[in-house]
Amino acid sequence: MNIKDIAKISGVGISTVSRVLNNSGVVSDTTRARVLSVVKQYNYVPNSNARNLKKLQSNTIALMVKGISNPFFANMIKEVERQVHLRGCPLMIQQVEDGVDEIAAAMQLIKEKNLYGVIFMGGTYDHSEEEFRQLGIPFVLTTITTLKDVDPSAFSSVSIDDVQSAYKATDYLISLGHRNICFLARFPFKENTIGSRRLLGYKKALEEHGIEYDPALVEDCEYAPSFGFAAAKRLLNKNLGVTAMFAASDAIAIGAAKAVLSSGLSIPGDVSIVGFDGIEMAEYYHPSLDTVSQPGVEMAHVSVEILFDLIAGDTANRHVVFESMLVKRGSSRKVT
Amino acid sequence: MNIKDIAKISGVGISTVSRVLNNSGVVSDTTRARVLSVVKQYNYVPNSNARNLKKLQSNTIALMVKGISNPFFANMIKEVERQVHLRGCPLMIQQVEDGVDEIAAAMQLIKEKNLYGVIFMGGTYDHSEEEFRQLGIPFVLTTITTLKDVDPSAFSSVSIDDVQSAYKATDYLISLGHRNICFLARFPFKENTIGSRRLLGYKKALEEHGIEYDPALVEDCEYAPSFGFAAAKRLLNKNLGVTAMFAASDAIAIGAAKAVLSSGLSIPGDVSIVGFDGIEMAEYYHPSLDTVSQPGVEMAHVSVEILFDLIAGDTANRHVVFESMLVKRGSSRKVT
DNA sequence: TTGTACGCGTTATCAG
DNA sequence: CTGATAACGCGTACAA
Repeated sequence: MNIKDIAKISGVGISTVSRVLNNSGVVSDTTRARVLSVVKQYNYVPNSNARNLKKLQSNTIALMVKGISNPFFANMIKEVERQVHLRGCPLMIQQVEDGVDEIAAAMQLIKEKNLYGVIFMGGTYDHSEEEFRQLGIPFVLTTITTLKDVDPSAFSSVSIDDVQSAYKATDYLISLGHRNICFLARFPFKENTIGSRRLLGYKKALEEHGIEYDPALVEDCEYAPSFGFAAAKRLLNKNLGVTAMFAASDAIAIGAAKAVLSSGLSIPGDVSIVGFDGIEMAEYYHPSLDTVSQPGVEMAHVSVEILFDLIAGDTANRHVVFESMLVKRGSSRKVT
Repeated sequence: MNIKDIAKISGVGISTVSRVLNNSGVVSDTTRARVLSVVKQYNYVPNSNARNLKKLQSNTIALMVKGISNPFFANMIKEVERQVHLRGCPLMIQQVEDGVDEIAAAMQLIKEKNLYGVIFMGGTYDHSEEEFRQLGIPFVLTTITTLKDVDPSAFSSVSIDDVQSAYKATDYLISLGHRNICFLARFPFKENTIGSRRLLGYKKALEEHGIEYDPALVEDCEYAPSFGFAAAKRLLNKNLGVTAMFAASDAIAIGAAKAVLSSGLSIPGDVSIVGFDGIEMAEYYHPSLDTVSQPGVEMAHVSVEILFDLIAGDTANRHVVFESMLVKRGSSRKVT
């Protein structure tokens, strides 16, 4: 079934069918109705390959997700999809393996599919301005704040202030009297990662309160409970007198909490814990875990808005920084 | 940049470039090298729209996920992607909203993009044989066992035995002396859902042990902690003397556990809990939650295998039923 | 071994 | 208001 068949059956020309389907040009109401009924009857769907080939431009939006199993992204992905569909565009979700260059992957996809726009969710900070320029189509970075050596006018972003947010959590723990606070994150010592930016905030808080920074208190740890568990175990075994843990994700925090609890220690009695992200599972943990919560759904929503503004020809790149929120649920308490 | 440009620059004909790119036909080594170097140099990527249009068939596989935020699916999605890419095909992940007909959505996609094959992950059981036949391309149902009124030879599936698995969990709780066991699931009373199949197993176990089935012990509940929490709260407030809870997903179990613990009751002291799926978060919950674990990654792997067998012309549909495993971590204990 | 020419299903331009 | 027709970029007979 192609447009030619529909045209023949409807007794009209090909272009008329095309006009009806795309609401372009003018078609008499009777012809339109006739064509539409045939389309309905034969369940005809235009071939998007042919369409995109001709238009040299598809209306497909791609979402490049670095770590699709990250629970924090789950609701964000849903919202992106909702918003993109609301604007009548198909969405392509593309999982990007850890270690794979998301820009290169996007580049490939753009050329292959003539994409309309791209949203990057998660990922790292180390790409050159040139790489972004080569993308050649509108894009938005979600979750990423600043890029080293890249002119802010060259890209749009939606994020929270990672440094400030980590500062907030650490400062809170310090205000409760904690001194030996450990920090768990992915690649904390590697430049241009979310982990390193949060480490910056952690350090800043320590410094402001005159607490010496001790690298032994920082553990590298993937964003999953099992890794948080292992990292926290390692830390506890060092006997550094840790009384508080700050994890760069709730998933890590949950693993760390398990390590603490299964060691016979109590939360927050012996160890206070603060996570990051604000996923549901942390709230329903027992005890409920404190966290620095990011407004994920709104961030997703605004990302799509910006993307479509850019597509509509809005040349000004925008940077929206959301406020994170320290949510206290009782997994931290004053040192006695 | 198109194939013509590459041909001109390389000083060869279009078809030679095509032959090099597709490894079809025979090309002299020197010409091949020259063309490839030009391709590399200009970073040329063939336009997949034109390619698929011409071939009347793309090599794209679609994964229709019903509820992409379901944590149990996270690793499965990753594995599907890995396996599909391993076979040199691009994967399109398509989130299907709750309430949206996944077959209709797939149908649309198939016509639009000339898909190669489809994997359905999650979703319900109520589609007619005719609908499946209309898809017209190879597909595999993952997570779904049987379909009402559909000839098994009309589709392939990869799943566990939901009835048997639920039976196993309930039987375990009964063997520990529990009599008032409640059951939490999505749409337990609606036919053709996973929830209803697991309810069947639950009932079967009760019956075999001569325990009367009480509908008041069954709560409808979405697959997320917040709903599990609310459902468990409702149940506890009924004062039915519940000593054990069986949840149709770990996410529900986590919410239910929180409800129990925050009511001042203990697990497993006062209430035993068994979940379903085997997600990481349940293992790192405190206490670690017992569960009926599904081998998600293997299921994903086999799904892709079957799909490609079908694509390769293997006409026989297959049904692989994996064994679920009752994982005891200490959240259940003998009634005293 | 290589190049030429046609057609895949659409949209857009133009003449009617 | 409508219908022919020329591209879009690629794969593939078929001719050289």
